[in-house]
Amino acid sequence: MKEPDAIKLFVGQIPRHLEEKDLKPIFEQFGRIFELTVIKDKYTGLHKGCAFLTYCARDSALKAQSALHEQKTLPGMNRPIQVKPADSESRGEDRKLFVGMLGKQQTDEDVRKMFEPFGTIDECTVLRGPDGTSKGCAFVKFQTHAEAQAAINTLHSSRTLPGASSSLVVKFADTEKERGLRRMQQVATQLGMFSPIALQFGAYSAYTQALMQQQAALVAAHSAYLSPMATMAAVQMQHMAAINANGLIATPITPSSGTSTPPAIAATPVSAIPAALGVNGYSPVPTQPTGQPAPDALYPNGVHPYPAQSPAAPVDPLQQAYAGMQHYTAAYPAAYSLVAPAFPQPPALQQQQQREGPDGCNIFIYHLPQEFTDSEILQMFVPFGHVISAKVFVDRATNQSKCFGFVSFDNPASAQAAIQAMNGFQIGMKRLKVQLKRPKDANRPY
DNA sequence: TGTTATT
Repeated sequence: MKEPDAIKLFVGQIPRHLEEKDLKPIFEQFGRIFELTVIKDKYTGLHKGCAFLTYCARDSALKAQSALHEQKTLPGMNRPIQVKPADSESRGEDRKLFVGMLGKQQTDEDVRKMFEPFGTIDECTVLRGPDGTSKGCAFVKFQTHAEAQAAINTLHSSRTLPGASSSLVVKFADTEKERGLRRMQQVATQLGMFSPIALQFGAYSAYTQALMQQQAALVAAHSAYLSPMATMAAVQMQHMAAINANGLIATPITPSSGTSTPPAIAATPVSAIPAALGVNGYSPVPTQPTGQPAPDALYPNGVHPYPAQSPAAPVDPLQQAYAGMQHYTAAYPAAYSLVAPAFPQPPALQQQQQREGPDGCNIFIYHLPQEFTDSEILQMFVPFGHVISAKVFVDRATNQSKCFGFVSFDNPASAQAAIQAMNGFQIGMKRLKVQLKRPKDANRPY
């Protein structure tokens, strides 16, 4: 009946006594009319002096627009008739592009040059933060949808700009509706929940907010009782026990002697352990970063007799790791049964934006097992203090961990404790490198 | 060594 690319027109400056039947003859000369509706007040039903008009053919609309818009004045009106695409039709959304993965230094002009070959540009703006720094993305509005589409076809993914982490993104900009959804999803993410609940309530209301907060609280409370130490216990256990073929930690620790003997470990399903630790290649025998066997090699089960806290200068990192963990293993032996009681730290956020803490509170962790995710490093470091943020870097293309990450605490002492305890901590063939995060402007120390 | 951003 009507062409898929038909245009809905807004017609303005119509005398209020003219109804559809009166208007039809005026517009029919440009083509067959699909729909013509005089706009009336929603409540009073009063004629508002304008109408929506859709022709069956797109071409008819274009003809009517060029012949009538601002060209004639209907009897009794003192301004010329308006005939143009309705706001609802386009408002520019279907010809406006979102451009991502720009370099931070690209200006409006740079972007404009890149898009000019595809058509006439109505506007072109690089998005900038309050301080004027580029957000690495821009909006480009063409005069037509076709021009915009052509730019997408040619430019999207076509190149990687200097300073960008991935190839150029060129797509139609979000509509207003999509922006609303996006906002809601962001709120939901911050509250650590999945989006469907938020989406069920189309409107963003106080009620929705309250509900989401309540849900978030439930999730947090639940997680506090849900074996938060499984991963950490597993990390420790790989220092202490071999994993046998049937998938159970079958080797109980026999206290050799001394003060730093961990509690015995009950048989524990390997499924509770991160995949990294359930495979071969994770030696329970620590080695020095130099590659020399550590003194611990004398104690193949990983338990060594000397005191956990030694004032002597060169201390085996593993021993320090033990020392760092001792405080909670002692307090929470039940961690080994993977049914830990409520955790002493404030409940960690389930999800968060990557966030830096204050100076001296952010640590960088390298040589993470490939399989470690945010939640594994969170659990690894939560014994040392309140973790604001725990983030493993993931390659966006492959979704693979880059084997490094960040943990932010809310105070420098926790960060120092974590570094002391975990730097050099051996997992499998690798030892963690744990340092304060390098400030942005610092030169590479190595 | 905090990554993809939506006027």
